[in-house]
Amino acid sequence: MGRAPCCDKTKVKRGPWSPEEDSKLRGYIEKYGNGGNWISFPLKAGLRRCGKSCRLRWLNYLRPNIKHGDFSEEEDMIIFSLFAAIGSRWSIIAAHLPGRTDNDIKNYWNTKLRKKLMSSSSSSHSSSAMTSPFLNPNSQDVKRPSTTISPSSYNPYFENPTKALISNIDGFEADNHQIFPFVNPNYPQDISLSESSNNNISGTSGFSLNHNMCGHYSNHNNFSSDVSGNRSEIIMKQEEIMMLMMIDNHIDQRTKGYDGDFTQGYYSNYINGHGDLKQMISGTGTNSNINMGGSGSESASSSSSISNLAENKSSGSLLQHKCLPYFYS
DNA sequence: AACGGTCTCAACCGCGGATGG
DNA sequence: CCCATCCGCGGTTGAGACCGT
Repeated sequence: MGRAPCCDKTKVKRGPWSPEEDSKLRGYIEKYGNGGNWISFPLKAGLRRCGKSCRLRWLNYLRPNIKHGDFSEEEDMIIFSLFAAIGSRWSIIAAHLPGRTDNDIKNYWNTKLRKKLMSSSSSSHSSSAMTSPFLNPNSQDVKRPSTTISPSSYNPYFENPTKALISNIDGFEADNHQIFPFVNPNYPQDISLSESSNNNISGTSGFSLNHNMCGHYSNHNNFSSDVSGNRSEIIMKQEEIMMLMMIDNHIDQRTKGYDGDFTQGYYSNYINGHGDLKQMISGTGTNSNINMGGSGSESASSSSSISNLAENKSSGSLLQHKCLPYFYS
């Protein structure tokens, strides 16, 4: 048995709102508010509409200070970086873009930004069609943690908006100091703004990777060896990093517990010349160095496909800490 | 001008979580 | 605790706009 409908669909009007209905809705709310109850609102306001429809119309269209029209490049960048950090939590993203609604941002992402990112990422690889797991319709079962995250607790953008620019994606200009807020919001304690040079991997152009805040990364042999010397081989394009962060975030959702080894494995493969994101996603090719979590004797090499990794929810070694490295240039 | 394909975005749907009795 | 109700969210839909032929 399904859930009871919120109203009798046969007795309410549906579809686009007329100017008269808008005026009624706006007028009533400006005078009385919604009375704390949207379900009974239509009756009081004299509207033949479902309460949920009234709420949606108000929040997404009629509410004061709603911004309509094109998104600015700065807004694009904010959306990019927040999506990379927290995924499709549109309401949280919207909270950081004054005047924009979650619905607006969701539509904008689905129709414009996603394509922008895809074209940017695929152009950086020899493979023509880049596939990302977070675009997979089968990923609808992903459930988000319900915790409310204070934006300033995980995203340095809010301390200095100019730091959050994402460069080199479809012509975005790089600032001298950019901070990529690609961090796992569930683990703000892993974040540090330290610029300690000991554990930085410096690219000769573009960015450096600070993983100092994440012991898991710095303890890994492959990774450490690069930290101590062979730096030139780990340079990755920023859009590739961004894609990785998104994948990392996606797997984290799927497994509800994942310690960041996928990204690390990808780095290892990248260093070894096997780093092809498309292969990592499909599980083909030579990239076999994916550790399913844990450390020492608990480690077990496994299939490298993202889907396998994502579905491996039974691994006892999943999850000590989840963390994403911090990127800045 | 007519047509068909694609894109956009307002609106809908159903679910999970919060809340209160 | 349990249950009913409501809210808010994210995914999806479909009408109309737009565009290319």
